[in-house]
Amino acid sequence: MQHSDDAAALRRQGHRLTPQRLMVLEVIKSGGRHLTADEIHAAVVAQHPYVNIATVYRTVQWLQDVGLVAPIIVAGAPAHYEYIRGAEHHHLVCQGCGAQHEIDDGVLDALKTLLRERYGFEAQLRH
Amino acid sequence: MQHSDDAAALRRQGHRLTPQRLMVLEVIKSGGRHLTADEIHAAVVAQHPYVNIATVYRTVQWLQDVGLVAPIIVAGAPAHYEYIRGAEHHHLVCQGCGAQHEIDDGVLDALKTLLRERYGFEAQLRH
DNA sequence: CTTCGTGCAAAAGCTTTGCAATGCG
DNA sequence: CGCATTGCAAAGCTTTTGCACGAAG
Repeated sequence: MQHSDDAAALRRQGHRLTPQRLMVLEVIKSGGRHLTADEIHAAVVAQHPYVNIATVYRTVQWLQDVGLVAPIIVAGAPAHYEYIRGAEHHHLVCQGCGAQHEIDDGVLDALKTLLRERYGFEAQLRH
Repeated sequence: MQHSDDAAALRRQGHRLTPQRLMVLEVIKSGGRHLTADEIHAAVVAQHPYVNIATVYRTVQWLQDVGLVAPIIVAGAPAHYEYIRGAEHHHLVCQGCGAQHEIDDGVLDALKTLLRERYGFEAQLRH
């Protein structure tokens, strides 16, 4: 079970594991899509009597710091968060309906190489 | 003078040209860098006694609608706006200091082609 | 036991909106 | 003159922060 793996790894690294942290992580992992802080909050509250929205924000920040979650920033929308399953990937976002489609990162390799050679930039393409 | 060209084209298209609109456009065009709504507001106020920040927001929205200006959205920062001089282009943003570097869009052509062939998406890469 | 995380409430920051007054075409 | 645009002020929405309490290791 991947959940416990993450938890075990975090504990080994000296992080404190609270029920709130575990629930937020669980919701992001099993959400099946990218959730906003508010959606994560709603999902967690549905199971657990109360978890504060501020805690959700602090927790997703922490999850980013430990490398388990990545934020997705698009114009005109609140931040969305996604669990990083090993490989990073990017999305195509339909400007009409907002639908998203994941793409294979191999597609971007050529671009990264070109940017490195031409501009000396090591591209950190994140979305 | 490109300024009057834009103005003439807009008038021809039936848009109303107010001093506020012209000043906002002028500031964005001559800014030499990408400005936030607040910076645009400050620059306009410096010349003209008073222009409201709400008007700046409404005007940059309008400039986007008429295709003269593009917004630049990056995580953790307010929106920046830039004048579109014919060709679109993209930027490399240093994650350390925030410095930006424009790149030739030809670099992205290969990517666009690949996305179109593989996923049937017509990429609208904007930043 | 000590330190870090949480809940609560308030504030901050950016952007949008309602409404009456103004001014462009 | 008629209608779009503006100024003003207030609200909206997401996100952050201070502080005292509570829980993890």
